[in-house]
Amino acid sequence: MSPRRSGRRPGNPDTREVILAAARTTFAERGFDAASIRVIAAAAGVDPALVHHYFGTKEQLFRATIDISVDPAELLPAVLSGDRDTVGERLVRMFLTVWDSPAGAAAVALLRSAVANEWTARLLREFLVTQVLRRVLDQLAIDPAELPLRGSLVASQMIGLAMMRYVVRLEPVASAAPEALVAAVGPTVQRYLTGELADPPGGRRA
Amino acid sequence: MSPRRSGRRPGNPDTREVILAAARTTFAERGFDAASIRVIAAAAGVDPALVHHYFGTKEQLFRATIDISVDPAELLPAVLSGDRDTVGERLVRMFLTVWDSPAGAAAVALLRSAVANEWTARLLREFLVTQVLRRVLDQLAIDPAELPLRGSLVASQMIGLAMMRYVVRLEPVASAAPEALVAAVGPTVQRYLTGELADPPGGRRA
DNA sequence: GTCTATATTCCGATAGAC
DNA sequence: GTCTATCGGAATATAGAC
Repeated sequence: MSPRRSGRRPGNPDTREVILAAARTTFAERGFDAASIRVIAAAAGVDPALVHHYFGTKEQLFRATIDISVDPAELLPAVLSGDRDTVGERLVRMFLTVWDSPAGAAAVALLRSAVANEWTARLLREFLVTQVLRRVLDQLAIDPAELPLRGSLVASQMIGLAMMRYVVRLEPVASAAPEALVAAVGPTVQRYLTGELADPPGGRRA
Repeated sequence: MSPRRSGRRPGNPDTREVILAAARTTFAERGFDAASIRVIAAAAGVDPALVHHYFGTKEQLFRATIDISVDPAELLPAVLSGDRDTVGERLVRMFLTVWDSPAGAAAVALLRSAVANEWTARLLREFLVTQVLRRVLDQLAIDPAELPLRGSLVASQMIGLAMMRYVVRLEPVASAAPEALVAAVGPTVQRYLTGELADPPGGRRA
């Protein structure tokens, strides 16, 4: 008669999803500080108190928002298995695929927030280091002494690309076809990962 | 900008300078939104009302803060005159010199603010396009059709470097010696400016 | 020139009615 | 489950006393 789930979760799942979606887009557009519970509630068409009812504090709501984020452990193996000389292109391609997808809104939210907010910056730093860079570099048999530098160089190009495409929206990078960016930026990442750091791969000075 | 005006400027120039310096560091540390007039006033050791007295609204104070920023028209000729094959390294070197200097605080303030704030993002966009990228590319005789893409690719790497070094503070880029970054990132910028965008300069595929 | 006092607005969060 | 009402605080900005 009443096909209830065991241990029913609080609240109407529909409303909860609506709030979460509104939070995701609002955080992505304005960052953690500028996005207010009230605006999120208005975007979801519910009362601000209801947001607290479902998610607790604003910080808890933010963590729930970025939690759906993609798991690098799932995606990276496909990037790392394959020709070592084109891993840069595959990494950029995966990066753009994720960020251009709906799930990318969570990443944009995190990036936007990391700038004005120390604890979100730490979140981003730890995500980059422990979830992405370490996995990538471990698989590529890099000289351990060079590993941190190579990792943060890759991060600088990737985050810069994300900044231009999703935050500052500088054209034509903001609207370029993913493959055009893969072709342009892939070799850069490739050099940061496996190339000579002091000289260009062509051996211009040699 | 123009220190000479016809009428006497209002206020004690000393106090004005102190407020401006406090505003610069506070904006650089926290971005436009998170930096409050009150903490700026506290850092300067004056009353919040005095800040308004000298600079008007918070937005006007911010503009005054970043106005002392370096003039690219002065610095870029030295970068552009010289061996065309090493202009990337010289550009990165100048970039780091400026951002590492006290004047760089204004740039950090603008970058931090551009993320959570639409009108500061426009400020940054316009500065990049009209003051830096256009000048650089005009001097290098680039195919006009490729100019916007090359420009925004350079911007993506530079802004990404600035994000890692000054905002997110990811090591070792955050503390690396400038010349190490010049050697590592210079070739990237060089390729974005004058190289083949689809293939690495070594002609890996050719 | 400098500061006190305050008007106004918005924030996150909670208590409790329905 | 949802919303009304509200508390306590911090923000920008202004008016005006000294």
